[in-house]
Amino acid sequence: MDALTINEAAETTGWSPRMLRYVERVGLLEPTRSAAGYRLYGPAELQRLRTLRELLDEHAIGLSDLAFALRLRRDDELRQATDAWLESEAQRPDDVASSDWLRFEQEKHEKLLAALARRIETPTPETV
Amino acid sequence: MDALTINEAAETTGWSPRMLRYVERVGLLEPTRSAAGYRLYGPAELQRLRTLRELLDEHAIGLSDLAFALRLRRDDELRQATDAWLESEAQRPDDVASSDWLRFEQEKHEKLLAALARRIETPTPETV
DNA sequence: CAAACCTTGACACAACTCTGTCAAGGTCTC
DNA sequence: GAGACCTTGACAGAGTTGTGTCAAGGTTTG
Repeated sequence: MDALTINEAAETTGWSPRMLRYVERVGLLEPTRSAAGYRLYGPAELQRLRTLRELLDEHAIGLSDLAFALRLRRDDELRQATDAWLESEAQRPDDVASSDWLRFEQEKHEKLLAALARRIETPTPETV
Repeated sequence: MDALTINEAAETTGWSPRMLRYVERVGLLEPTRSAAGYRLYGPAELQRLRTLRELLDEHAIGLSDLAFALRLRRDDELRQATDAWLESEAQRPDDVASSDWLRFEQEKHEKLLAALARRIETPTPETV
């Protein structure tokens, strides 16, 4: 059977074992378990993990954001409530361009990019 | 004209002035401004602010969660990417009931409820 | 023009997110 | 049965969110 254990999965996806457990904890990806309780990552899981990293990096979002998106699609009432609230906004979109929250978002991106840069500078020890 | 300044708005909505500025900063509600730059909250804004508090309290979510939901509906590419990722999950829903992320969510709720309780115990100074 | 507002910016602090690391104890394989 | 894995749980530390508070300086209005 072609399923990897946590360290192997970490190896091929770029996540650390620690983070794989964390990703599971926040409910984003739950690997199957062996009889003895070992986590087993199949090809589909591995692919999803790689995609996950891209998704987070490219849009500068966090696991908790995605966890919330997941919650939105599982909890109907929550989704309706948030949708209703967001829809009630009557902001002229012209305003948005020059407004404050844009600066806020920009700063956030800059910080995340900086963090990313740091991650790249420090060249992962790899399998030395 | 029936628009309140920030302190008045704070008074009738239960938010602090500080938080009204913060809510604005994260992009959730942007009041109009007077010629001199004073924030002006109209009836619609006031109502949205009250609804906002309910929404957050009842579902134990944060402003940042809502900010993300807003981002999802403004950024098409982001929404498609997250939707795609979330849809690719093939988890039997039966598993969910006993799984780990549920405990995680529960703890989060408990903590938020505890915080809420504290907020109630400490009876708002009000206009003493 | 003084009192009572408002604005932005900064410091501060608790709680949460994201990561790493280490400990105590099962599992697997030779 | 020893070495290399795995599991959960805990401590730890940097960065973000959510709040309060205070300072320096405009605005409004009696």
